[in-house]
Amino acid sequence: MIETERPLRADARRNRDRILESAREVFGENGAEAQIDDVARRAGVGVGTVYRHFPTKEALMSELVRRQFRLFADRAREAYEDVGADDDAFAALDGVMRHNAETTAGDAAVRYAMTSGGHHIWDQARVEQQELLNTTEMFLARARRAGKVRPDTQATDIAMLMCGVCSTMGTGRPEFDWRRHLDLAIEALRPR
Amino acid sequence: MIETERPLRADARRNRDRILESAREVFGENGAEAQIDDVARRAGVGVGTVYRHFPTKEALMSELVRRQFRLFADRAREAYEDVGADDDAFAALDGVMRHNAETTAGDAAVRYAMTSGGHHIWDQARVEQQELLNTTEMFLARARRAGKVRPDTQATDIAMLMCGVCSTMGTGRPEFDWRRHLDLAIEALRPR
DNA sequence: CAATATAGTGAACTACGATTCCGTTTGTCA
DNA sequence: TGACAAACGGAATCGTAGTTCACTATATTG
Repeated sequence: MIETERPLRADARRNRDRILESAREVFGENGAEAQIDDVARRAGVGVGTVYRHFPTKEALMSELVRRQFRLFADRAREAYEDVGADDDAFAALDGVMRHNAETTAGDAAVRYAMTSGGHHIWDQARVEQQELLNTTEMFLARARRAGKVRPDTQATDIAMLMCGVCSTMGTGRPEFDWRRHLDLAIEALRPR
Repeated sequence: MIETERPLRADARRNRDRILESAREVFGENGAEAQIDDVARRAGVGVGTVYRHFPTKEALMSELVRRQFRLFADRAREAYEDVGADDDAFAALDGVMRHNAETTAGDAAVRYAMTSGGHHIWDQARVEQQELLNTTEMFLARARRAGKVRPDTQATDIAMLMCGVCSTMGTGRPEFDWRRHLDLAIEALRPR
């Protein structure tokens, strides 16, 4: 019963990609209050074309967020598969967190979804988030076994802390250094 | 050269207070996208009256934020004055952080200023923030002396972590528990 | 190379919400 | 109590930005 979609026309596919790329840039520069018209202009496309691909502004942002979480989930899984001994699990998770934070630092659309309400946008990436949480939990299980994390650490703790770090990225206050925030957050996970 | 303002007329003072109170409620319920009309209605006052007291929506939010930080700074100073031995400084700071977080949890206007850009709003409370930072630094100095904090902890670290905790409050995601976040943040400050 | 479904365009439309403005009301003070 | 400055009210204004739509352009396919 799955409706097999016919493939997009070549120009349509090209434009869709351009729009997403431009949207990432524009939202990255101006935050969520950036305008669709700007996205269209940057993509070299009319507004109508943007709306053909994404019925609302929210849908466009959702897709950006979904892709980003797809990336996060994939990276986490790959890193997990490379973990040798339980002893290395925590260090690997640490690496994933830093890598993903670094990516998010350049992407205001995701930050917006992570920090400023935006329920709908957040929900759209449910699957990807769950996958990321699951992988995180697997990391934690192994790290716990090796005694490298506080035994009560949950995957949602990590998610929550990461959201906190992301909120620091968006403040624009130079005395707030998100890398420092991340260091402290990771420190909080270590067993006493 | 200081312009001595004549005191507000009695009804004006009353209305000003009502408006601030209503604004706190309305922003608390609907976030920053709450409307001035709602604030006016709740205060039992016309929109014009709101605008007489606060020239823009931003000015109204700024005043809410300023008052809140005034409260935070005062509380911190009082608590500081009550600290007996250096040994107790960290526990006292812990208490202040929890108390202030609890207050912020019911005040979306402040959360908005702390997490979502809003530079102007944030700047308006500069004095109060600086006072809070100074007191925090005094707490830290004593706690450091007693060996109860990581020696590299800065007052801005605390501010940044608190902003992170506040961002958790606003997500509306039930699996995110800001008290847990705060616990972890405080944990991060302890010396290894 | 038609025929045609798909896709693109951007001016115009809309909704929404901040802000203004001026006629009316009220507190204050002599 | 009368005069008047201060304050109030709320309908009307204005700007902004998301969204639509009628028309045109073009990729695909036989």
